[in-house]
Amino acid sequence: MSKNPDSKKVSRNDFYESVYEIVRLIPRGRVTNYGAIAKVLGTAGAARMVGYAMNHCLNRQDVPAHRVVNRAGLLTGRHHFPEENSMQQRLEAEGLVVIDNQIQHFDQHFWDPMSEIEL
DNA sequence: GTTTTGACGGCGG
DNA sequence: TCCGCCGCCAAAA
Repeated sequence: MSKNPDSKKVSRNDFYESVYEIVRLIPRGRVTNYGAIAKVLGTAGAARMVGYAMNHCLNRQDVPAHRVVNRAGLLTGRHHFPEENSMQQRLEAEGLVVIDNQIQHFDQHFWDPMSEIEL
């Protein structure tokens, strides 16, 4: 055990990849929040960081960022999409109901990454 | 190397 | 019950 900087915490480089991977695992018609992802990564409380990583993943179509919202089910990140309505439209296209940037029955469509992270 | 921001979350008044 | 403040972690300026 010379260094062993952080076995529990994910490396900064893996942090982004982990976020992308988790978001990528989100099934169609499901949504999750930042806190849940951050918690799975081992950095609970770094929910802001998750959103930060997402901002870089907008270029990646492999990462359905539109399925990630805040814990209130509000499309907080819609303003960062190419089209402000694109996020809501995509969610609706997946069978979700979004009214006024608010996902209806959010808890019902909520998807817990922790259920798929370890496998 | 230090400071500020940032797609949030939880707790207090 | 509703509104507001502080805290956490990392990256960019």
